Amino acid sequence: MLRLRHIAAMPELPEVETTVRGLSHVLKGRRIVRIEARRADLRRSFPKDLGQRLTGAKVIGLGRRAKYGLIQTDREDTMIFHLGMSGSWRINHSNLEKHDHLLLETDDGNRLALNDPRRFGSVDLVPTNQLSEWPAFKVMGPEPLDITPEELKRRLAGRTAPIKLLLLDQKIIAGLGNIYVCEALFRAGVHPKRVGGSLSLDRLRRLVPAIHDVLDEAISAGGSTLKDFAAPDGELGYFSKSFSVYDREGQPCSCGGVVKRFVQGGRSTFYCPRCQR
DNA sequence: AGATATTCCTGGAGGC
DNA sequence: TGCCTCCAGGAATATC
Repeated sequence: MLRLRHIAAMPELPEVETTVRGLSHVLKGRRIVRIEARRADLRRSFPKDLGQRLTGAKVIGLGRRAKYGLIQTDREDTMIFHLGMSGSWRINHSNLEKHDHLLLETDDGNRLALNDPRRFGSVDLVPTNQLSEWPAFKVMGPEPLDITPEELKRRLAGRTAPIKLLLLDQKIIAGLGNIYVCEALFRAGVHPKRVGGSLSLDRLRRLVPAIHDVLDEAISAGGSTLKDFAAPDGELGYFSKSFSVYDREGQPCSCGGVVKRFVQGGRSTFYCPRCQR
């Protein structure tokens, strides 16, 4: 069955990285003069005292851990945001939109809105010196851009689940989502159903660079959209990127074969049966 | 402990 | 055209 769908780029690691770089231009070194939560929660409640803990604080640095963005202040706290599957930061919006849930204003007059129609995102405040103890971070595996084939081999050892699902497990490797797992497996020629613990070091020496490459290329594509970061109604983190297999069911692979789709762990896997073994 | 299923949420697409 | 159902996704939680 051929399915034609509108492709909306999901905020995965490259989109979060692009967002953080864009936010850095308007937030770093600036003081937050106003913050307004326009509802009480996204996936979970906003911190109750968000306003009093952030109003007047100066942003001293921005960062990323896996798919979480980090906004570090000169006070005790770092704000941690997750974009879920539909979140974005809008800059200097001319009008408030229905799903602008959190508003920030800086001392130099830039206005930011966290927009998230499906509300799968989150916002938390955590003391900076306790970030590594924050529950999600505490159990997280290494960054995909840092991991070595040897370390991935250790982390997959003994695991019988398919490699596709293990690469989505943030405890093993933290920051990959469905799109880039499909793309990396394709690029490395690895079949998504392969038992994770059975992958040889040689195969992981192809897979890890493939992971690095698909992420680096997407980050570069995103970076090229950041030229005018403070333009009115700028929306950070979304850019067009073409994929080799993701969302291409029934379409030709570059090898001449046809891209297939099946469901693993309740979500779509796209792959080329000729290229991936 | 590991594997698997379910839940959250909205908007867009397709069926009738 | 309009109503209905399905589907996309990450992470927390539940169940075996």
